Amino acid sequence: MPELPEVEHVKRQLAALIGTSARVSALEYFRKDLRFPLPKALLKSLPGKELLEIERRAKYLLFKFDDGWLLSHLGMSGAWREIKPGEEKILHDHVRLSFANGPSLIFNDPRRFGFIDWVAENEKTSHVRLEHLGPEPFDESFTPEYLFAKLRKRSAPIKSMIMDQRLVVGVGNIYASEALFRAGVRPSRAAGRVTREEAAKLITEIQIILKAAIDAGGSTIRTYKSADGSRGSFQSRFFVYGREGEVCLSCQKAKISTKVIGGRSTFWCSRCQPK
DNA sequence: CAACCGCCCTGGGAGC
DNA sequence: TGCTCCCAGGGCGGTT
Repeated sequence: MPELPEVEHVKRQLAALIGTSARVSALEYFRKDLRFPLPKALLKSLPGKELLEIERRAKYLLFKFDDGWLLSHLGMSGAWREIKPGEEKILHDHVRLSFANGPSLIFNDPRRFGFIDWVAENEKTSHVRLEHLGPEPFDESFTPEYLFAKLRKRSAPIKSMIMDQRLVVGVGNIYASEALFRAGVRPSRAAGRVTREEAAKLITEIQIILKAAIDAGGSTIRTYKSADGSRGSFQSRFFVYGREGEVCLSCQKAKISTKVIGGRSTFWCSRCQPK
């Protein structure tokens, strides 16, 4: 489900929902086996702490407290939503985070690929989930020189490379296909055969599409919903994702192709995206 | 190290 | 209407 735009959208909605100076009144687990075990100590240590801010790093939500961060990954099907007093829990509600002077939030995740962890104050860059992450796509360090150097001499498909969170974070399966389409590079091309100019174009297109998707509230393919239960709309603006067999919206000639690359469905136009 | 593959889990949709 | 099969936006861990 969620790539960077969806996580960023959820972050903004949660921040607006909770406001400032909210103090945790309770953290409850309804099951302890999400993808990774939930830190049991949090049940006692989190209540009483004041939420200072909600941040996003890569596809992680980070609830900032004065001595660390509650880290939340949505996996493929995870969602945070507000639960009103007296409202019944529903299937796959796994965690509840309540604020004394604010709302109660529920983490729901049918597939349980999501997880929650604690990042201590001094672990922001060394925590096991964060230490290998590459630059944010909007960071000034994500330059054509950086990308081109990383791609050089690599035989893996360019699509697999830009989805590798060590290279750049936040680009998942959907936006990888879309960004490569806009950049005019076929997803199957060996990374080392991407030119310097194409690398520069790819950065631009990754940034453009992620920004546009954030503004549209993300993309909803199947189940993704943001914190207020609404669905994203960016899926209506895909050029290639899920359009197998349809005439290309750009050249109006070739039909959109698909195949599995790196275990993920991949879409491209054979005319607009040279090998 | 790089590349690849299987796997975690559940639900929705397609096809019969 | 109901069954079975296939697929899904992420990331880890093992193997070659």
